[in-house]
Amino acid sequence: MPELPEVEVVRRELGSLRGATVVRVVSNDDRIFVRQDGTDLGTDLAGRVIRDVGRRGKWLRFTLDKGFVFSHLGMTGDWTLRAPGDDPLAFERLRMDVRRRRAIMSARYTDPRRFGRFIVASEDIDAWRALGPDPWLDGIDEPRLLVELGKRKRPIKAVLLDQSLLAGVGNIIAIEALWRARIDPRTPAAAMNGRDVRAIARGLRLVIERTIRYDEAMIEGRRARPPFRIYGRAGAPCARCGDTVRQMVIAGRGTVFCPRCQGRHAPAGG
DNA sequence: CGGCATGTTGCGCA
DNA sequence: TTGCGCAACATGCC
Repeated sequence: MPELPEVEVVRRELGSLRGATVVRVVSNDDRIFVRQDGTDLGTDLAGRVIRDVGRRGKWLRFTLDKGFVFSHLGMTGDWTLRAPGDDPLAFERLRMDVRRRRAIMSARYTDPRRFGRFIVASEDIDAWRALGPDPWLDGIDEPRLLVELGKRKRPIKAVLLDQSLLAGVGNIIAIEALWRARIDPRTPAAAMNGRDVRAIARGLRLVIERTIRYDEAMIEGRRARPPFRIYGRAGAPCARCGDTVRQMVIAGRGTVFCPRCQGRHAPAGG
């Protein structure tokens, strides 16, 4: 389930790989592992030391003693730590076995839909370099966001999904943040004013923070309040005003919103 | 069976 | 040239 919060939680789990040495990486799936410039899982990764596991937006980056590995989870990707001898998980597409002192671990990449990618590279890849600021790591520069939104005529919902604007915002986060900000998702981005940008930034921060907290609570078996207030509730009453939540397609993605309380800047007749 | 899904990219068109 | 909408990717689930 990967938007910024889920990828961040995965990154924290994989943090236990820091300092470990790669023993072997095996994949039976040439769609997940993209060969670039003749890279090879065996010769390029065996023996490498994992210095760090980082993230920007929805991308994970393993920093090795020599080179990098980039992992994108697509729509249904996930990493799970197991023991090397454990059976393959359902939909397991790739495994990376590592050793740290006496401890051995096996990181399993699962991905039913196989939209994810595992890329070995000697330097940062273009997709990583093209990412805009990460709202969780870098914070949100509201004056900059206001300027950038002013350049774009597309619906605000579509613009928020642009990874070069804010890295890591996905469909659910955009929906939830706009509901919090009480802004109609169809509104042209350029119509946003300083107050709108402040509300959007606050909504994004809140949704991201709560979703990370929720996902971690689930992993640890703790109870937590679900972070989503409107996503998945089309046809049901809005949690804030009680009006019926609507669903429509914006920028090719299903978009839910409340036509009554997300009325700011709503298009005429919409 | 039809429709929908937390993402990205490439193509055709204006 | 640029921006935009949309199909495609591959598979599961309701």
